[in-house]
Amino acid sequence: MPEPVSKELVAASSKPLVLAILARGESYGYAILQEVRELSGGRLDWTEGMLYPVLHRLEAQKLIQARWATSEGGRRRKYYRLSHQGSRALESERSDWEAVDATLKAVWG
Amino acid sequence: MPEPVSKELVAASSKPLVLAILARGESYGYAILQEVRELSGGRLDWTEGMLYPVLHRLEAQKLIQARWATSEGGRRRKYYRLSHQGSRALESERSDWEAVDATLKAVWG
DNA sequence: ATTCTATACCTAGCGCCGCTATGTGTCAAC
DNA sequence: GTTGACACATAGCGGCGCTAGGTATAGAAT
Repeated sequence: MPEPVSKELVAASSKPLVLAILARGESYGYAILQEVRELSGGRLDWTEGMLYPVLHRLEAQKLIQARWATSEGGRRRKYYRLSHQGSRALESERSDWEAVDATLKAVWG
Repeated sequence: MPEPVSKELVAASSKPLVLAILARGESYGYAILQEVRELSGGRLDWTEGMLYPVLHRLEAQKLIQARWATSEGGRRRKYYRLSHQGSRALESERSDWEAVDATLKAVWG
């Protein structure tokens, strides 16, 4: 069942999904990949090559902030958390998504 | 209120929306632009420079078929209709959209 | 007559962004 | 000591919306 979702949909959902996940609390790249896979029931299976640039971009836009930390296991991880701007951006993204979703559902009947 | 929706969302929704509109019956470019604007309550305001390439692409993918006709007013219009493949593609797009929508709503709580 | 508006189609060039492929390094298990 | 999971990163490619422009007709307004 893991039929991949179209590239455009991945592009459209990556920003709101990452922001929404970080709104639930700090996380890091590798964990976000797993969270997305679990939350979607395997329907969304992002690649690392797609996610890391997204995180860097969101950081450059000041929507998220990063800090390096080392886990008990001794692994280096880059933890991200939502900024104030990020919270506002999340609401905006959500509003946009719902507008498009409502339109699609209106046509689907 | 016509705050524009992000470029990525436009990209993600253009294919399913056009297919869904044509599933309701034949239409043409200029009319589709208006239908999208009305169906979205003005939230979606596509440009011609975005829609026509979409139509050409969908036609190249054999998801829609075109025919030229002249209206009573004497205007040349290119009418598009959904192909069998287009119907299938629409269902696939819809399934994808709903998978992402469900994921987003799961995170939004 | 002429100008304006709405209608109706089209495309070139730009920039953004996911994807593929690849690279680096650590830790735990076998 | 090799494999697999973990964890981060980037270069090059292709796809696609956007901007900005172009062409053309019909009807209304001036």
